[in-house]
Amino acid sequence: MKKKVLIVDDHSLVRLGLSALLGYQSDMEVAGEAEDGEEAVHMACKVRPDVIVMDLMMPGVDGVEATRRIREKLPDSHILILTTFGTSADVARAIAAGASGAIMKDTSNEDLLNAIRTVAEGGKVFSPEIEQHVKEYSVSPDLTQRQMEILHSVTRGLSNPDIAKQFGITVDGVKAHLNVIFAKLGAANRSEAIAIALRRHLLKL
Amino acid sequence: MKKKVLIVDDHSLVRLGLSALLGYQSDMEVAGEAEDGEEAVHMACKVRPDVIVMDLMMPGVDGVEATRRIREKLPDSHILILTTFGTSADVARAIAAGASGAIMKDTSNEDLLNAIRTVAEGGKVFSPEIEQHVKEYSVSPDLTQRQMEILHSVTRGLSNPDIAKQFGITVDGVKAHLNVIFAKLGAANRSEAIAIALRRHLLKL
DNA sequence: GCCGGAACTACCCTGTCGGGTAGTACCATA
DNA sequence: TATGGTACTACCCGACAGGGTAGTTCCGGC
Repeated sequence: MKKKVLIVDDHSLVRLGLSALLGYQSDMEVAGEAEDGEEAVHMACKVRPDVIVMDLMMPGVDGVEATRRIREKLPDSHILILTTFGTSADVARAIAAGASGAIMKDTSNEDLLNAIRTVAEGGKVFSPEIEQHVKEYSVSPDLTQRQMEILHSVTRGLSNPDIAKQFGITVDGVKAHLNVIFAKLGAANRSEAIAIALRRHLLKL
Repeated sequence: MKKKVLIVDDHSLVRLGLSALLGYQSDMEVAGEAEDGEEAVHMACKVRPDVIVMDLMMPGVDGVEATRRIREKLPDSHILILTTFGTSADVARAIAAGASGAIMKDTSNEDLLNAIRTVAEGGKVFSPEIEQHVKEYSVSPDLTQRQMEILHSVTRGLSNPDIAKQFGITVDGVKAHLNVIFAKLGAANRSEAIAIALRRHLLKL
């Protein structure tokens, strides 16, 4: 019996490529396609695929949220994340949300097929760079909501007095938060904090 | 006579998707595929395609440089840029390098085919968001090489004394550069300069 | 030969940043 | 009830950032 694969990607070209690739295989078939997270959840419940190949960056409900929702409704589902950026915090979040594997979009077709097969059988697959990044991420930041708000303002280029006004606290309050943020990020100053935050994709540009 | 299309993308899935899509068309055919800029230049010279569909983000020689080289060797070639990010400075640079059009990867297959046809016949095509961005970009930055070097160090979180040591100049020299950079970017301080530089994709993370 | 831009150097001055220390209030967990 | 984390406030201090002004060198264009 052929493995049923659900394809989730907002790029029609990638969906087409995956369909074509899977069409040549005797052991699997495309059970459906979705172009965003919401559609992905509906399709997953409807067709009950053996594997869901999921893109991360999508408009509306993204891959992380879709992974969370699908795993909630179908705890036995196997989700393989397909991403452009191995260093995105979203990859680690998708894995935390229950994805069984994550590989880069520039992986060869052969490796991609092997990854799908492995995940379909309940295994786990990760690209080397993703594995490396997830390790780093798992021992990293974990900022509180308030700290994220402050960090966000810092990345917008605001000064401490600006931020103090924005949140209705004193400059010393802002500085107290920043000291914690710098320590958690391992940054020496606000510029480095911005650099680290953006490189680790802790917040969006 | 069918239009010859050269596909340049480092993602095998996208190449496969494009091949499949073009395979259904009676008025065009895939003349070749390349997975990086260098291969693209060779292939372009060899097969003399009517259109080159080019990705921007590729390892090694990227789409901008490939576009420049191909236009240099084959001034009559038509290049259509296919990009994930419409806001990348690379898009504007590729157009400046001689690309005839630029569309987003999440464009529908139909629009993509129409874009290829238009470009093949010597026309120009731009996604609305790309057109918008290119306008903004064209009235923007234009930093000198030295200013880019300084800006790069700033985005790494270095202080002025650090940067001065790095380039073997005085702190006042660094500050003089920064004043020009801030003015060109419209930034009030280094944090905002980092934010603007990264949001406009003036340099890589 | 003059002019403008780029790449600096130097000095002054004010505001901001970041570190250190210390203390308060609140909340959850043990 | 104690302990620890989070969210602040307050004050001091030295370093750094950023603005203004001014001057030098070099280079390419008119």
